[in-house]
Amino acid sequence: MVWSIDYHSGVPVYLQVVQQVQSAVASGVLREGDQLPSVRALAEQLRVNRNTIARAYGELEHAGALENRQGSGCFVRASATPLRKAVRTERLTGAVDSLIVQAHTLQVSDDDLRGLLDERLTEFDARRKSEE
Amino acid sequence: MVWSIDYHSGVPVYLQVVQQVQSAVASGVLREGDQLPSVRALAEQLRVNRNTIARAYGELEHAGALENRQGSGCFVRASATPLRKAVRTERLTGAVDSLIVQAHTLQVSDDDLRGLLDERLTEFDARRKSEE
DNA sequence: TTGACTGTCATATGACACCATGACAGTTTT
DNA sequence: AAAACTGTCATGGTGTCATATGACAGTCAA
Repeated sequence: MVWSIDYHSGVPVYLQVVQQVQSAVASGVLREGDQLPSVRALAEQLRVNRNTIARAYGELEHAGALENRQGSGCFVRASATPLRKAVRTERLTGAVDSLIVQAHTLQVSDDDLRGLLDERLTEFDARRKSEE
Repeated sequence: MVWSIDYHSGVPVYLQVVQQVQSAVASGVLREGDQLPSVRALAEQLRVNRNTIARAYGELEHAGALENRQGSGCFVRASATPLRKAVRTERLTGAVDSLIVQAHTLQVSDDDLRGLLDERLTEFDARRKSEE
């Protein structure tokens, strides 16, 4: 798995780690049972403090994506959202609306936005397949 | 225009104001030449400090969405992005990818995501039309 | 011109998020 | 048992966000 942190993006480092793990799970790079780099190892690799990584892993455990075992390591859990579909869709709606606003701000047309989503979905799908 | 600030969302107030202005412009509630509430008036209405609103308006002016004239007020500018289409699309791509990851994390299927985007785009379009 | 409105800037202060240092606790291997 | 690994917690520094306040500068109407 490839990690990359942008220290000047304004996005907290621990959040970038969280998002990259989620992204890796979404694209099939990480699968159920996989072990993540140890807190110290990843911290050293990214030149970041151990606690920053520990916090990221902690958030992911809280969200149900990871299982952290003291002494053993951190492992990807089987994803099983306890939320009803209506709730999940509602949460996505906010993100979709933000995207639409951003598209309009950048003066990208609705059709181009639809096309871009299709394109990226296909890209993700291809990556998932190639990981099998 | 309706304003609503969530003080417990963790999102900085000034950013919420920025996003709501962008959203209002995107949905046609605000149009070129429209005057926004004065810094002091909006600050009082939202029970927020003047500087917080001033910062939001300042960011929006820096982004090219507003023109702030000392003594007169703050006005919506004609949107004209100086960026090439390729650059704009590239910026959107990051947001689209985040959305895809979030959809996967929430276990929403690709088709449902496409449908949701269509639904929200239609909703925005209807709102734009009704503002004319 | 005067007064009331606009936006802007500088400063100080408090709360909180982020991140780093060091110590601690559990597990696995030797 | 000892060593080397794992994750975790308490503490303190630093920066951002928001507040409060005061002062200044430009615009417009009475």
